[in-house]
Amino acid sequence: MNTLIVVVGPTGIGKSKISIRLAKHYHSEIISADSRQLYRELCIGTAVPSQEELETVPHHFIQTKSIQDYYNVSDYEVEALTLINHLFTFKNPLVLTGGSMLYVDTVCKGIDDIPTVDPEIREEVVDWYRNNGLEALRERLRLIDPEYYRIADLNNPKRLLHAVEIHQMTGTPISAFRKNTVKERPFRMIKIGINQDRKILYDRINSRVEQMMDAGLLDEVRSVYPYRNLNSLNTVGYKELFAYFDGACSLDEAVDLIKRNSRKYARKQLTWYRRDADIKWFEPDQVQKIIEFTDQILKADG
RNA sequence: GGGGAGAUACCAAAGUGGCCAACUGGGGCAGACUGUAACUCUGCUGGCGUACGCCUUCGUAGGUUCGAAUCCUGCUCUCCCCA
Repeated sequence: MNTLIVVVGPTGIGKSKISIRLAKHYHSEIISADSRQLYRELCIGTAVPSQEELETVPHHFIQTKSIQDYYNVSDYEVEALTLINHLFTFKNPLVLTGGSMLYVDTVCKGIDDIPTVDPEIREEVVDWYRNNGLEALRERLRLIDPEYYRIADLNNPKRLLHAVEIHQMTGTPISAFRKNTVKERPFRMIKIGINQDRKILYDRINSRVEQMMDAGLLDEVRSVYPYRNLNSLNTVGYKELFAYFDGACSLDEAVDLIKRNSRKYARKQLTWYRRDADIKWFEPDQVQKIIEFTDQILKADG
């Protein structure tokens, strides 16, 4: 039976190392589910695996796009599934790992088919929102899509904007596209969660930020500073240093902020994964146990 | 040594007699999440309790008052200016 081993956990916990161990053990390959390691211009700040690590095991979806490319979860779903199904023709199991919760989930459960919004439409709607405000945006949504209005997070402009954009572009309310069903996948999944004591995790995150700085993060961020408004650069590790380049804060303050925002991100990831009952949790140093666990399941089908 | 300012919850910072368990921001904790998701948004944050509520807080010890974080006095500490 084709099996996808899914490794999740908070940033800085050591998913990459464990995934590489697993992939080596099974002579397999790694599919990355990371919305920022996707960009070739970003490396240090997104903690892309080292050149050496990348050479040990084939990796996919690492630094294959440009920060200037438009890319979204749905694109990823299509590309990742195509690749996974292809790889399964000669390798099994495969390892999926990454910190982007929605990316992982989209491989595991799928995402509804909703059209991609044209940039012009997006700009038009965003402008309208800037001029009219949140209250007006809500009202506009209520009129065009009362069904979505009922369940929407009315304080969240981004979500409301998207719903309005979809209607503006297609003439169809977003609720008509939302099926919210879990797609069947032609392979089995084993979900492995990595976590450890919060205090230790925070220490690891903090020191990893220091290491990134030592590795030249400042120069990396400087090199993409001209593109700072791109969404792909609305990213922890970059936005804080942009603020430093702007003169809005000191370098020390920016680095502290990176640490703090990384910790917040880790917490958010844990919140997301906590509700997934299919995940079997381990500590970062339990690679042996993880392998025993996956071996046991894989051998069960003989 | 003289003069001035101040001590508020984890931090910063409002409050200057009752509407104060105490604004707000940060941090922390918890949660939501269907299209650029490392995004965006929400709740809680003195203790106990599901809750009406009860108990203990605003440097410290007293005092005034029906009532004090807020007024008065002593003490401790911090900061600034002049010597």
